[in-house]
Amino acid sequence: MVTIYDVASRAGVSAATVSRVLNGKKVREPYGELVRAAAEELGYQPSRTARSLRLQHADVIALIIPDIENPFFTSLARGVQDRAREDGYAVVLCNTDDDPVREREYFDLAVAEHMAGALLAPASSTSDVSPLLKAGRAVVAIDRHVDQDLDTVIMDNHRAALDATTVLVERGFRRIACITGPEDVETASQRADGWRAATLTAGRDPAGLLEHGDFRMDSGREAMRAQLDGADPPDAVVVGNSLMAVGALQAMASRGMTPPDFGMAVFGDLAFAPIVPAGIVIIETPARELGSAAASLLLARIKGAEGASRTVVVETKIRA
Amino acid sequence: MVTIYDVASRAGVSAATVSRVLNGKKVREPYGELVRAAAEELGYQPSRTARSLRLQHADVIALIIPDIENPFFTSLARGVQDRAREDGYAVVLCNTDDDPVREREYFDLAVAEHMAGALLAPASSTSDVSPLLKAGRAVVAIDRHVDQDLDTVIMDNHRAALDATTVLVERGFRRIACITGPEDVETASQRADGWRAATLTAGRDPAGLLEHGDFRMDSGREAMRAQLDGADPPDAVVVGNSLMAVGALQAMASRGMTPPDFGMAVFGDLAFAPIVPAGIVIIETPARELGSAAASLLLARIKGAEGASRTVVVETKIRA
DNA sequence: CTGAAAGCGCTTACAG
DNA sequence: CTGAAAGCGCTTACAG
Repeated sequence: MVTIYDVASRAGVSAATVSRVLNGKKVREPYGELVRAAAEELGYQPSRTARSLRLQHADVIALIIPDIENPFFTSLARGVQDRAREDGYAVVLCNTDDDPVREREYFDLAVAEHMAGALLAPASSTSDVSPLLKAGRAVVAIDRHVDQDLDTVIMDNHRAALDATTVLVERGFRRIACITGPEDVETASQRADGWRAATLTAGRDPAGLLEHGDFRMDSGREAMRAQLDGADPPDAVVVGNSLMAVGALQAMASRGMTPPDFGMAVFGDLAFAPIVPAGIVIIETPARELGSAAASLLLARIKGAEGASRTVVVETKIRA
Repeated sequence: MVTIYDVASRAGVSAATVSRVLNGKKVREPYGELVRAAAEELGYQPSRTARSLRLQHADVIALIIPDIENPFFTSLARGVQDRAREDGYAVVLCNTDDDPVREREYFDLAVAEHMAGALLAPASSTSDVSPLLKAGRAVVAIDRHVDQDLDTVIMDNHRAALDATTVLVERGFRRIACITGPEDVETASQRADGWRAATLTAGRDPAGLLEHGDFRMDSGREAMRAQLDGADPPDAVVVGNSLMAVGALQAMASRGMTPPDFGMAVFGDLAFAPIVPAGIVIIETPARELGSAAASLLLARIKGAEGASRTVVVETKIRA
């Protein structure tokens, strides 16, 4: 491995001068030129490890997410990575499978690796990030709040669900059901609340039209089936994410129903669907923006931004 | 930050002894107990940065892929991560967007961070991994070969395409087209070759039935359109990945065709499709297995495995 | 077996 | 402005 001393002796200067040149501090010519030439010729790569140890701070951030195979989180990761790269930070992807134990292991890893900070899409609102906070690392919550005072980046789930439901009302649907996520998940209940508000505003009764799934495909199918087989079935549905929407469409299809005759609004797109029935209202979940906004907040904190925790709300768009 | 010296003084021993205990070397009791208790009480997390600098070796591997938003690569990443975690290695995800410049930057990063090795799904067969090799880092190629002597993990694209095509022949389809990836991509041409071999074995003429796309949705649609609008259109098609298959299905649908009447075989599943027409032959691409096999090879090399480069071929399965 | 000490490759306060 | 030296937190060859 070529070290800073190799460059120094080749350029005929001290290691301190090499360090200064390579970190953009002013030096007298021709030292700058000599150092740059020597570094180039030797193919010098400064050791980020040594640098991190010295500075007690690595240009690395952790992105801790529940499920790397969920397209929402991969887009989010994409947004984080692009933003981090701009500032020269590397991103370590940590997959928790919604397991609090694994989440905790990654907190410890982030500390042990001297990572500058962590972005957390929490497995649960009770996730305890104090190991990170105690070690002085910046933390930003994404998509959901945690029970601690943290910078947070979310979308306006209530508003989006309300608007999408209103579009269905305006299209003349009479009984609009809602399939959302687990009761104890913030984003799920916000979406249900938005749907309920729009329903009440339209003078309809939401009773019996709300289903809780688990954001996976099968639960969407089950929930839709339950609604369709009920005594007074709906003529439209608002679905809390795209995987459950896929399941719901399957349940509809097995009963010969399909949009646009049956109304539908969905959080997230159906990008990988070969055949998307027309007339589905898409609530675009801005996963990439969520990621890049969170990364921006985190990087600002890392660079020393002070002040109370902020919550950034990223815009959703309705494509109808 | 609590250091090894804090633990040492609390336990009344030297830092060397703490290090030995925590690294599983034998020490006389009650030192072991004292050290473990002190570490526990202080919530000691050894600095992986200091350790890496000292050992010239970090328990971190880079996973360098062209596109994190492609489900094939996310499944692969999942496989890598699970396998790496077993051995206590962290995975840094590096997204190249098929850009050789970014790929090269990540090679340098891997060296600068003292990473133990890299897993590379190469942007091109001309990717030059010598910066890694020169620095003594282990490298394994995934999905495609590179023009260097490297451990490689691939699937048997030729065999899989041949078998899938044969299933279509047995189902009575007469003119079976093939939509594969770019001509200069190894996996794409292997798939085309398998299709061609099966076609010839069945006594059919493959002329005019091969299309090259770019593994994205639009190119699948275009290619299918071109075939369907030709003078002598096919009655079946083998498609080189799932995104192009989605496009192909769209083109078929716009002409009122759909499986199972129109024959179809696809590399990769259609997991996110709400409505998958019946009778599609699925060639299961074992992305997770590819990832875990590659990680295993890499970890073995990191631990010092010697010998000539190996190529591991992961099994594909046909679901018909 | 245990401890004192050196050294991994950087950065920066300090002296000149 | 530049250089010598200390120190970040570990591990391990060496001496005892």
